[in-house]
Amino acid sequence: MPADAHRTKAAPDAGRAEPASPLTERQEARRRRILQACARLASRGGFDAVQMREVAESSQVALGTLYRYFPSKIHLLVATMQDQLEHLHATLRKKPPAGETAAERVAGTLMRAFRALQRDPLLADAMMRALTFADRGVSAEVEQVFRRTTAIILDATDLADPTPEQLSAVRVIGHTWHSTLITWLSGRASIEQVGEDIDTVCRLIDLTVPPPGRD
Amino acid sequence: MPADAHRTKAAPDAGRAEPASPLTERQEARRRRILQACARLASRGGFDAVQMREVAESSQVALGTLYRYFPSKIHLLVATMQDQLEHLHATLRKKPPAGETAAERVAGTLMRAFRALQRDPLLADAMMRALTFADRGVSAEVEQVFRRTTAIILDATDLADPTPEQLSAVRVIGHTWHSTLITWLSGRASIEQVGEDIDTVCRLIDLTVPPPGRD
DNA sequence: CGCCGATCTAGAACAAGTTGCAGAGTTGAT
DNA sequence: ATCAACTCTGCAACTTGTTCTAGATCGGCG
Repeated sequence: MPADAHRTKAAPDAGRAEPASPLTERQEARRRRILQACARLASRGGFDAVQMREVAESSQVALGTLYRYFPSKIHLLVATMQDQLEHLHATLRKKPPAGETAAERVAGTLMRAFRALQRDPLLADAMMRALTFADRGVSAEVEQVFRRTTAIILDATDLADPTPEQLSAVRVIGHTWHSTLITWLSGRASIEQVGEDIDTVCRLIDLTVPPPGRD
Repeated sequence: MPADAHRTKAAPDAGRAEPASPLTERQEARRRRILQACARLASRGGFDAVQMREVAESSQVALGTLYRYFPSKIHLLVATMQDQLEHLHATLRKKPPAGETAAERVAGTLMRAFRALQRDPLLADAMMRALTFADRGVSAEVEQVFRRTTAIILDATDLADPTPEQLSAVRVIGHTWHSTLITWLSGRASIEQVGEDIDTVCRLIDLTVPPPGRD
């Protein structure tokens, strides 16, 4: 029932996305076509180019069906982001970043993600704008994206059992990551400044993780 | 010429707002009425309740005139934010925050601002959403808001001549401030979490400002 | 097979941001 | 006072996100 596909509400397995309700093969295919069309359109013209009628036509689905799968343009773009983030996370898991300190690894990870986004700035723009524009009605989906981001950062720290302070630091890094990215996408900050700010905020992690065996 | 009132482009005095082009008294009054109506509507129903037709009617101005003063809803809301920020900044200048370290003072300042926003969450929501949703066409205006935010934080640090690292830390604090605020406004973080993250990020400032007389 | 409920399609309809336009009002210079 | 230029008004039109409706399809079940 795609009507519920986006309501990953009471599902206890909020990490994975699929097995909430059994989509048929055709439905799964539709969903993929839609996400793909969305990404393609965003890639071209950014947020404004993702027009629901276009997405529908482009993925060979009726407008009403599109809305059944994704109840708003924001939902659609947030889902697209979730999708992309999963790819990124999988890639990063295979090649974890090197670095002595946690700060270096986190900064390295984020800079790698940043370079990936630079290759498709308009898509990045569309997704980030949707993410920050989302209101309470999209909270659940946005929350998933944030959780994924947090997980990516936490993976890079290589911490087994983070303290509350460390979690707060990770959240702050996530905030900075999103906000600085927006600033860059809006043309108000240079690539260098983004790198600088990421480095700066990543020091927070080392504040809370004094390397036990440092000379 | 209100047609240019928002193009604070080549104006070298980007700090102050008024003297870009001489508005007549009636025009100044119109502008104020519009901003006031915008704030009032936002206060009630948030972003969605700020409808351009409503704003126009409510401020006794034709729709076309509204658009002449503020070329889009986003411009209007960002200008409203600028307006509110100026008030806040003036208030803070009169009663600067106490605190031994720069981190304490900055955190105190931001928490005070946060409490002010809590009194009008829907207005805050409308302004913040506009701010992060703004695209390149609003860059100049958004930039001013960021400058003002930065200035407020810098004031709290009490630094006379900040280094580049300190500026980066201030930017990161600003990023965290905006992003955590959005997260709270969307109902995805508690008030406590906001406070915690602000405290966390403010430590960055002390990292770059080692108090000269520490034991 | 024939039926039922859910899903999908095509398309109209509605809402709000934005634009365009003709005419009335204001302003400033002569 | 008069004229020209600019501004403001009222209103209609256009765009795009969203909703609604009537009918076509599909999938499972007796």
